Amino acid sequence: MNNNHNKKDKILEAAIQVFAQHGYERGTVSEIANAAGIAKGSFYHYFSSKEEIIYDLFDLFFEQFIMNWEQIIDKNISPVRKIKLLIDQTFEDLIQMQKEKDLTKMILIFEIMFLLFRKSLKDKSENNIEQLFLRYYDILVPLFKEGQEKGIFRSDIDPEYAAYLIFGMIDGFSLHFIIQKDNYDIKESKKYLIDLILNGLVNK
Amino acid sequence: MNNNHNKKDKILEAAIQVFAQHGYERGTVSEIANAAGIAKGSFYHYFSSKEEIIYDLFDLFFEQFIMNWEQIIDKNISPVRKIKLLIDQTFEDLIQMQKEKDLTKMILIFEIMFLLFRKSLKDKSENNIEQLFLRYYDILVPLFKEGQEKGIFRSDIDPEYAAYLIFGMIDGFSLHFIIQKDNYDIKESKKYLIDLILNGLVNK
Amino acid sequence: MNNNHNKKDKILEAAIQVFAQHGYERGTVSEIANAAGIAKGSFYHYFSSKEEIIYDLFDLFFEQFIMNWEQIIDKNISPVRKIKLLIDQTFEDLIQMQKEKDLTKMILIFEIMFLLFRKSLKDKSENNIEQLFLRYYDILVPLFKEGQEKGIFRSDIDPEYAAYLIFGMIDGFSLHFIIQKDNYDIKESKKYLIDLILNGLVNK
Amino acid sequence: MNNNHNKKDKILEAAIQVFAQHGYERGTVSEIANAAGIAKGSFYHYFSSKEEIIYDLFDLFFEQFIMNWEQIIDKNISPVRKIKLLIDQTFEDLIQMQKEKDLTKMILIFEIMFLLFRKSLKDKSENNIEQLFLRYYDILVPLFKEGQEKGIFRSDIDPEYAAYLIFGMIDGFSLHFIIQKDNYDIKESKKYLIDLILNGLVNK
DNA sequence: GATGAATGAGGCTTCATTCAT
DNA sequence: CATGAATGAAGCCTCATTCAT
Repeated sequence: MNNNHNKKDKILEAAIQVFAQHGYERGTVSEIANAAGIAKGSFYHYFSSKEEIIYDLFDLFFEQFIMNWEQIIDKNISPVRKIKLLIDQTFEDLIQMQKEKDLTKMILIFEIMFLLFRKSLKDKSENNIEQLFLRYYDILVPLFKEGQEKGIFRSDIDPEYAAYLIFGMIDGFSLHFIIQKDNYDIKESKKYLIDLILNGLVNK
Repeated sequence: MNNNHNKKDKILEAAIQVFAQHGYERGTVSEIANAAGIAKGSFYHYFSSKEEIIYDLFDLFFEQFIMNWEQIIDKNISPVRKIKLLIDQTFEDLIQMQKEKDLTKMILIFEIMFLLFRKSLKDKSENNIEQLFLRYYDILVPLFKEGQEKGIFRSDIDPEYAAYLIFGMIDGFSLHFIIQKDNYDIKESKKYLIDLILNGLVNK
Repeated sequence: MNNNHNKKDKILEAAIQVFAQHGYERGTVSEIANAAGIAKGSFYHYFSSKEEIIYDLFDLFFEQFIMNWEQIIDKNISPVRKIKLLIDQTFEDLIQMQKEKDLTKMILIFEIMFLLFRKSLKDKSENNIEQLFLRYYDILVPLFKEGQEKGIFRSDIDPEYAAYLIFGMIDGFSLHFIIQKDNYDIKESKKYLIDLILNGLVNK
Repeated sequence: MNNNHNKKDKILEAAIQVFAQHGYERGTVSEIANAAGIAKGSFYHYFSSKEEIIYDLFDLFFEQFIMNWEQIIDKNISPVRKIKLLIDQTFEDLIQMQKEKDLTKMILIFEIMFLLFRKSLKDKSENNIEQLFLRYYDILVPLFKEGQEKGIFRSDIDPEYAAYLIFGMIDGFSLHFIIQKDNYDIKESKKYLIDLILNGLVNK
């Protein structure tokens, strides 16, 4: 049973390698099985189809990310400090992925996101992305409200929109960070991102 | 030749429809030819391969976007006003795409971006995405410098990083806007994005 | 051993269900094992291969049918009465199968027949079908001869051919009966079949 | 276009050979393509799937058979003579198939019949077999009625049942004839079948 | 005996691309 | 230029069978 779990993880690991390198469509079950050290047919003992694997990958990736955020939010620190930590954590995750492998893995994460999103549009099936985002908003909305109540954050911004924008800007910028990772310094990028989100461009 | 050009455009148009619906890998040359009203074989009179088409699509999409930004930058208005207009324009483009077709087309744009990016990593070939981003920075760096010189923008931010971050946040947020487009109001989203980028979250 | 036997019967029972529904080729060992409540691997403790099972099924089906006929033939009644009873019995068997399950089981019987017949042609191996038919003829030839000797049946028909034809018409008609079972009444069908075989179409 | 038709026929011809030898499930598209002298992929220019081919085969086989019957029925001859000719024709068809190839082809015909029948049961889709049988009844019912009106055939048999039984016995016996073809003489078989259907077993 | 994970051959199908007409 | 039949490599998946536990 434990072994069983290990094997499934091994396949997922292999799938990440393969999909990261070639993309989901171009990555083949054969190659995954090969990378996982199993026979092609054995793949189907653990996943009912090639497609199914992306759902597991989705969970694998994002569950970790969001858990990291959720842990931060429970801490007893100021809202501003929390935002700093959330962004810190985001960069930590990015850097972590960089170490393990190359950029392609990060791209895979976005590819999976689009894959699932397109699928949900087509089948009008459950939209995993939207569900995921909601969990992020559930973190950010209370955080922003708390900041407003304490007079730290501006009160002229709707908390729902604030959460939507903050998460959008952080997550969205991550994408550019990945693409540009060799051209800009990580620490500087992070420092400026925090600063901009908190204080904006304009001179006061 | 004019006819020739028209036909090529027709194929590109068809390719957008097809790829938007099924994604690049799943969209077939047959289907594109069909949608373009030509024979499958004729496709290869205009494009040497299926892959080639994505380069044309890349240009088709982004050339328009960046041209719109470049026009704004030449105007004789204040830097803050320019940033507002740039964001305005971005949302205008998003809305425009929404009208023409559905979200899938926007996703296609991101898909193409990743496709080319992964390709450049693999082949160590020319990175079209990086090239594109540079053009955006060429717009934003002078803009920010101008604002700093006039004392409008904060002087404690490196202009290169400012450009990188501003573009990252705007473009990155667009992605979230697309995914969430039914849940948030366009005008509000735009207003808050401008406000946040200029003034940040913190109460002054 | 008794237990052993029970398990084997259970598997055969399960195989009938599975093959009846999907046909022999499409029915899988997995599904059979599942339906029999055993593990896939256990199947091979009782049958050396998937193919072997059809020999057992063949016996299972036809042994019953022919035994029923053989019992009739030993009775001390007139040849005409015997023919009536044979046809009665045939319909009884058909009805019985109908009750147990649906038509698909009857089709399975024919499928097995063809499977074995084709196999015997290919391998020039023992032709189980021919062997089976011979047993039927062994019943019918003496029966018809007896009728001829008693002056009941026409003497201008070769007994070998008579047996061949009678069995062919009864068994062959069964097939049409199965296919048409919803469109014609069982009792009427049986009554007319007996009548036609005995008296023919022509007005005397 | 003519060429097109030839090619499709060639594939059908090849499919018959292959399916006759191995059965439908065991016969592969590869082998068919091979036998037809085309590439595997080309098969799918003419048939959208392996399954589709059996519908064409069904038509190919039975259309010929029933047309032969329909031609007989239009002749201006006595009902008894017509029945003789119908049975003659049936044997002619059987013999014809025997000549072209071996028995396996005839078995294929029955296999297709069962395939389609099982399919219709499963999907509750159109029952091609039932449709086909109706066409046979449309021939036999009027024929039998005509015989009754002329006082040739017995009037105590319902024409619907007569048609059902006559066709069932003729067609059903064919199956036994195929299986037994080496053990019994064709002419004798045919002669006795006609005689039995017309006059029955009983001595008058 | 019982299990079910593992295997790998092989099947059906797709599709980018070519080429003769 | 236009066509679409032809190709064949390659992909996903199935499944009978084996074997270590």
